[in-house]
Amino acid sequence: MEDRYNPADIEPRVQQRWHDTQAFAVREDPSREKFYCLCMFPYPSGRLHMGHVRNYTIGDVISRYQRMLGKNVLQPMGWDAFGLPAENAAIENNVPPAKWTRANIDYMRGQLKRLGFGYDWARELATCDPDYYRWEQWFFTQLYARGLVYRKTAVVNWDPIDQTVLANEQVIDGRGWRSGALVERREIPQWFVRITAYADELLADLDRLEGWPEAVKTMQRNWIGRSEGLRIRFPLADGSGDLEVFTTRPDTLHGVTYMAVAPEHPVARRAAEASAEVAAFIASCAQTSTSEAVLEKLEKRGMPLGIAVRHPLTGEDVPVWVANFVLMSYGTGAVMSVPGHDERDHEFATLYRLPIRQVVAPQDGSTVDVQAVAFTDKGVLCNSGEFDGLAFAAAFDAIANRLGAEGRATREVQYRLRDWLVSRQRYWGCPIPVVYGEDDQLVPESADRLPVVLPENVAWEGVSSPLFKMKSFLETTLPGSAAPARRETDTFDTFFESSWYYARFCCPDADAMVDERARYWMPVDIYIGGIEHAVLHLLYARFFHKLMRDAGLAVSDEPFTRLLTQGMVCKETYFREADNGKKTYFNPAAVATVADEKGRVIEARANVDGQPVQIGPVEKMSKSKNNGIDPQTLIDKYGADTVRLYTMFAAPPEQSLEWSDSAVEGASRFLRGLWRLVHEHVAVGAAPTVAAVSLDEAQRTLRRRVHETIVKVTDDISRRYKFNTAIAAVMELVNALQKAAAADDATRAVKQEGLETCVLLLAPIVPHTTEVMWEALGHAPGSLLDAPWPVADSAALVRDELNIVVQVNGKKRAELAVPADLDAAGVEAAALADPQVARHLEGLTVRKVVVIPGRLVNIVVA
RNA sequence: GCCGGGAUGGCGGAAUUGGUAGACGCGCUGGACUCAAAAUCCAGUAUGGGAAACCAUGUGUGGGUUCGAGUCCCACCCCCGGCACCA
Repeated sequence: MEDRYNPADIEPRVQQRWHDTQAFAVREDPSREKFYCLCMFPYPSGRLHMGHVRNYTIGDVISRYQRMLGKNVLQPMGWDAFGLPAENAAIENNVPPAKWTRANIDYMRGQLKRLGFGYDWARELATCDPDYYRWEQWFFTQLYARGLVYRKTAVVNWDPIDQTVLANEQVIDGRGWRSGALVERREIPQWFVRITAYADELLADLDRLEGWPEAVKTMQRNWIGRSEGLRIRFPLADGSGDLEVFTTRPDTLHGVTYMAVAPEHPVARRAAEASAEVAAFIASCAQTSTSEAVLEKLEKRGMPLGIAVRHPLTGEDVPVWVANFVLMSYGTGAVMSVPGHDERDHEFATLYRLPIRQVVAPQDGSTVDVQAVAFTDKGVLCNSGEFDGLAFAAAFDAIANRLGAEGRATREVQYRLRDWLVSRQRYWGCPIPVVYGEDDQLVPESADRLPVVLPENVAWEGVSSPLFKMKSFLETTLPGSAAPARRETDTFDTFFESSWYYARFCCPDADAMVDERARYWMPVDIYIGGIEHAVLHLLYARFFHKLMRDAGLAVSDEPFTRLLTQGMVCKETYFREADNGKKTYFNPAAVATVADEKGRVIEARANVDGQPVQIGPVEKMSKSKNNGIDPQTLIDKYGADTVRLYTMFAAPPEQSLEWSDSAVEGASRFLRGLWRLVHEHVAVGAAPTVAAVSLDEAQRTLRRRVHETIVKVTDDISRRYKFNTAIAAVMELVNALQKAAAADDATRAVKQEGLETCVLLLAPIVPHTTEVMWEALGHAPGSLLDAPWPVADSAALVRDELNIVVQVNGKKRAELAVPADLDAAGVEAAALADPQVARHLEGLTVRKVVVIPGRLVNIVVA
C-alpha cells in the first residue's frame, strides 16, 4: 500500500481488474435471489452532467450493497438515443443526427466507465438501434390488431414560416423559437394508443405500489383524474341537435346561466360560418401554443355565439358562449357554467356580466353571497324547484334519474387522462410501421418486413424532417403484394422507446421483443431517476408493461417494485444585466467570490476582467443559466471516488443538491485521512483478532461504536436510502478510530475490526479506494465486491449507562447519566435530586412529571 | 391557473415514531509545524447578554393543539418540479 492516497493511480488499476475479471457480467441463476437495479437511462446529449453522476452513483451504491448481501445483481446501462436535440445539432452543425448521437454515446460511455459504475456492459443498448426499435414496431402492429391503436386529428403548434410542427418547448411567448413567427394551433391526423382503456387499472394498482413515494402516486392519481358524473345533453334551441357536457355537479344544474364551448368545438365553428366576428375571435384563440400551462394562464376571453340551448329541467333558453379557457381535449369540449358555485365560471360571469344564481346553500344553515364569491362546497339545494332541500348525493341521484328517464343524461365515469398521442412529425425517431396504399388505405407493416429502418445518412435542408422528401424511404409496396404504397413519415414519441427498455435489458440479444430471461429478472426491484418523470414517463412505462403483460410478454402487473426519485443538482448563478434587461450569465467556475470575515459571500468578480458580477439565486444546473459544473473536471482533479462520495454526502437522494466545490475538497480530505489511518495501522504488521484479546472499558466503548455504526449505516442504506447520514456515521467512526492510541494489541485488534468495518460500509460508495484498502488489511485482491455485508454483534452493543435529559417546563436544565436498567421511578427520583434541576424548582410546586424511558424527564411546575 | 414538493447557523445538511435543535462536512477565526507555502494537526464557531457558570431568544410568516412542536392542525408568503411534442 502506497503511503499517499493517489486516486489517479489506483482507480484505473482497479477498473482494469474489474474489466479483466468480467466482474459485473451477470447471468440468470434460478438458485440465487436476483436483484434488478435500474437507473433511468440518459439522453446522449454530449457529456455527462451532475444529475447523471448523482443518479448513477445512487444506483451503483444500491447495486453493490445488494451484491454484498449475496444477491445476483443486474445493473444495465443504455441510451435513450432518439430525440429533438440531435435534430437541432443537425440543423446547426450540418451533421447527421445518427452520427452526432453515436459520437456522444461513445464519449459518455467512457465517462461512465471512468466513474467506476458496475454495469454489465454486454447488455448495453441504444434505442436508435434497429435491433431495438424493430420490436416496438412489431408490438405496435400487435396493438393495432388488438384495436388499441387508432388515428384521429389533434391540435399541434404550427410554425407558419418554418412550415413545421413545434414542440411546446420550442414555443417562446407564443412564437416559434427559430422563426419568431406567431404560432398557430393546427389540427392534423395523429396516432393514439388507448391508455384510457387501462385508466382504471393504472389507478387501482397504485394502491399496491408500496415501494413508491406517496407524492408520485398522488400525482399519478390526479393525472388520471377519475370522476363520476353525468353526461347531459342540452338540446340546441334551433333544433339542430344536442350540446353535450360532462359534469360532476349535476346538483347545481338549476344554477346554469350560460354554456361555454371550446374554440374548436363544432358548435363554435358552425357559428363562425355565420358571424365574421365569431370567426375572428376563434382565429385569435388559435394563435397560442397548445400547452395547458400557457392556456390556463391566459386572460379569460369569450364571446356569445348567438345560439341557445334549452335547459333540460326548466326549459329556459341558456346562451352558448365560446371561451378560450375551455379545452377541446377535455371531456366533450363544452361545459355547463354555474357561476354561483364554480370559481372559474364566476370570474367569467363577472367579467361579462352574466347572471349568477345561487342553487346550493351551506349545510349548516349559514348564508353566503354568491354574487361576491362562488360557493363551491357541497350543500343543500335551493332555488331548484322540486329538488330543493336535497343534499348533494340525493340531488345527484334525483336529477340523474329524472334526466335519465327522459333520455337527456347518462351516468358516466370520466378521466382527465387522455389517450397517448404517439406520433411525431420528426425525423430522428422510430418510424411508425405503417404504409398507405391507394386511396390512402392504411396497412400496418407485416412482421417479415420489420424493422422499417430509419435512413441514417441524411442531409438537412431547412428544419423539417428529411423523410418528407426522401423517395427511397417513401416509396414502397403493400406488405405481401407488389402494389405501390407510401410509407408513414411520422415517428414515435421517444417515450415509446423508454417505456419498455427495462424489459429488453434482461435479454438484449433476444430474437423476440423479450424472452424467458425477462421472467427471471423482471420486475425491476428498484428504479431510480429524476422526480420530473413522476407522471409522464412513469405512467407510460406502467401502461406499456400492462400492454406487454396482456400480450403474454410479462408476468407481473407492474414493472417497478420500488421507485426512488432523485432531486435536482443546483448551483448558484452569476450574471450581468445590460440596459435592455438582457442577462449574461457567467459560469461559476469563471467567477471568483469574496467573503467577509464570517464566510458570507459579499461580492463576485468575473475572472475574465476582474469586474463585479451580480449574484443570482441557486437554480437547477442548466445551459441557459450557464451554471453547470462539468463533472469531468472534478473527476480529473480528485478521482471518481471523491466525486461519488461528495454527491452522496451532500444531500439525501430525494432532495435537491446544491453543488459546492470546496465541499468536494472535504470529501477528498476524508478519503486521504482514512487512507493514512489504514496505512499507519498496517505498517506495524498484522493485528490480533478481537476474540484473542480482552478489552478494557475504552476499548469496549470504541468497539461498541464500531457496531453501532454497522446498525446505523445498514438501516440508512437498506431502509432509508439516506446515504448522507450513512457517510456521516462512518466519518464519526473514523474520527473515533483516529483518536484511539494503538500501542497495545487489544486496541490494535479493535482498530483492525473498526477499519475493516469502515471499508466494508464504504465499499459501495467508494469502490476503488476501499478495494485497495481491503487488500492492505489482509484480504484477497478483488474479494471486496462479494465480501459479506457486516452484521453487528449484539453483545458489543450493550450499554450499562444511559444519558437522560431533564427538562423543567419543557426547557432542558440538566443531563444525567443513569444505569441502563434503572426504572422510571428511579429516573424520576434521580432527576428531582439533581442540583441543577433543583435550582429551577425552588419556590415552585411540581404538578406533574413526565418520564420517557431511556430519553427524558419533563418536570412540570407552577 | 391546476397537481406535487420544499423552506432549519455564513453554506450543504442532521434531528428516523411529538421528546436534548444544529450530528457530519464546508467555510471562517485563532494557534502549532514550516524560511515560506501547501499538506497536516489542535482549539473555537446559531444569535444576544456575560470574564465564566449561566440566562434569554431561535427551525419562512401569523395563529392553534400538547407536559413538550423543526415535526401535528388552520391560514398565508416565497421557492422548486410537472402540466400531455424537452427528456
